[in-house]
Amino acid sequence: MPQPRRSPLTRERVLRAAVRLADKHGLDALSMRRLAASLKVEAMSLYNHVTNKDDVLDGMVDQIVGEITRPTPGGAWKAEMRVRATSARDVMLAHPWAAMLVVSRISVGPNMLGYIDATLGTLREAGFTWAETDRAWNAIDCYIYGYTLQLQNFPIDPAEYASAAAEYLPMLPADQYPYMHDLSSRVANGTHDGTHDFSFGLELILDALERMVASRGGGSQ
Amino acid sequence: MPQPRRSPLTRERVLRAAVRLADKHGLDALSMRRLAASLKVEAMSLYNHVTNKDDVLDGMVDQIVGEITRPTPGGAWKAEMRVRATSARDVMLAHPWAAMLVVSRISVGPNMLGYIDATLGTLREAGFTWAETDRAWNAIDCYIYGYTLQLQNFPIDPAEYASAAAEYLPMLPADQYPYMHDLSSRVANGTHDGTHDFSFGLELILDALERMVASRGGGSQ
DNA sequence: GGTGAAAGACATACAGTGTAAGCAATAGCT
DNA sequence: AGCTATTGCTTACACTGTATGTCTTTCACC
Repeated sequence: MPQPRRSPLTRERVLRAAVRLADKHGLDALSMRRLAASLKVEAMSLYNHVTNKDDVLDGMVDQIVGEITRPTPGGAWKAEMRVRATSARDVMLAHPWAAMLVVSRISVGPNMLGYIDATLGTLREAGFTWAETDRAWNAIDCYIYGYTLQLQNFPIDPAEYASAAAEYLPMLPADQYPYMHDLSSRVANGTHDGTHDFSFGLELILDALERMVASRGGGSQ
Repeated sequence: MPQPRRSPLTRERVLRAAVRLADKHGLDALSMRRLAASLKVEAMSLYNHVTNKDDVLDGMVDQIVGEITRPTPGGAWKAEMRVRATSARDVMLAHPWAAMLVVSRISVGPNMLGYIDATLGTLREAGFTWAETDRAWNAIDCYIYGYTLQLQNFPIDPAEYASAAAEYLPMLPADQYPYMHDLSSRVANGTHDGTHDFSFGLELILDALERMVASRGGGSQ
């Protein structure tokens, strides 16, 4: 009598379930017991496939890093960087728990390593020295993670910036916080939309980097 | 008989103790019970002075934000921004738990509001439009937080980069991760120090912003 | 087909978490 | 002096990650 065997528990299945659970109910809701329950299993059974909860978190990070489109070394570096940065942001916005995990632990999964290698390679092949490549990579990543975290943790939906600004305006007296008061007024009355678009800072950095290689390329050497 | 009255519990004292405890033993060690114990009091007594643990965390953030030196509107904006960015980084490195908290919650304490107001004002008075001011502020902050978080969570001390790179090199085969392999080799043999200095990315952004105002200042208007 | 071994799922238990509810003692004010 | 509000303490609950030990199922080999 072939009872309906449910597919066996594997590390892959556990990690996918963890990502799904965190996507749906938030990282706080991801406990070993709940994760096990979502797989119709007891909590301790998970420990046959992952070493502990940190291992789960690491695996989750590497899994979603796999969703980021990698740049291709040798290509047009600026466009490549734009694509990979935007993709990284999109992926982390799609998995709101991800950015926090990425910055709060170091991940050395295969996806992460490949992602970093492609990024370094793209910059290096574009003519940056190794020191510049290392720092440029870091600067761009800092911006990506910083931007994503700030956007995600801002509790107001962009569609409600105007009404929220109007609501909070009384808490920002003009004599005490003149500039915030001014800015909030403009957001409230629609003069300024208050959005922080990703490309502003990204292009700032990319343009500055471009000038860096260009100045050397046009120089004596 | 005047028994040695210990100073009364106040919100201020609780928050200061929380900061001290987190500084010394890490944010994970900050439980309500331990926090209470450090004040020679029981856990539930704290709830007469703070509403819950989140309130404690918010208070801690605002307290250390008070340590950041604010820029002064009307001053030389680039230098002012450099000082405030560097100061913010220093403060957050001195309180390793702070960056994570700052980005994972929105804080509306008086110190935070004043800090933001000063930053916005400095940019605005420098000739940036409100839209530019808002986005420039955001871009710089993204970099500050991103940089601090990445630096803090990197598990290797800069003094040990070379030896660590040598150790991990076998895990980065040249055929699979050519660029990481190359970079790690250079760090291992001392050709490249592997440090990500804060000013690199910061000056990238500040220079780009400067070009933004300069181009308008030198234009028709 | 029978047998030994390994793997995986489970049950129990422990120390720790945030905090709700109720009680006791103190302090300040009239 | 007596009332009231504040503050601290005790107990309790639901929940966390995971160490430990046991039981069942599966698989390789003769």
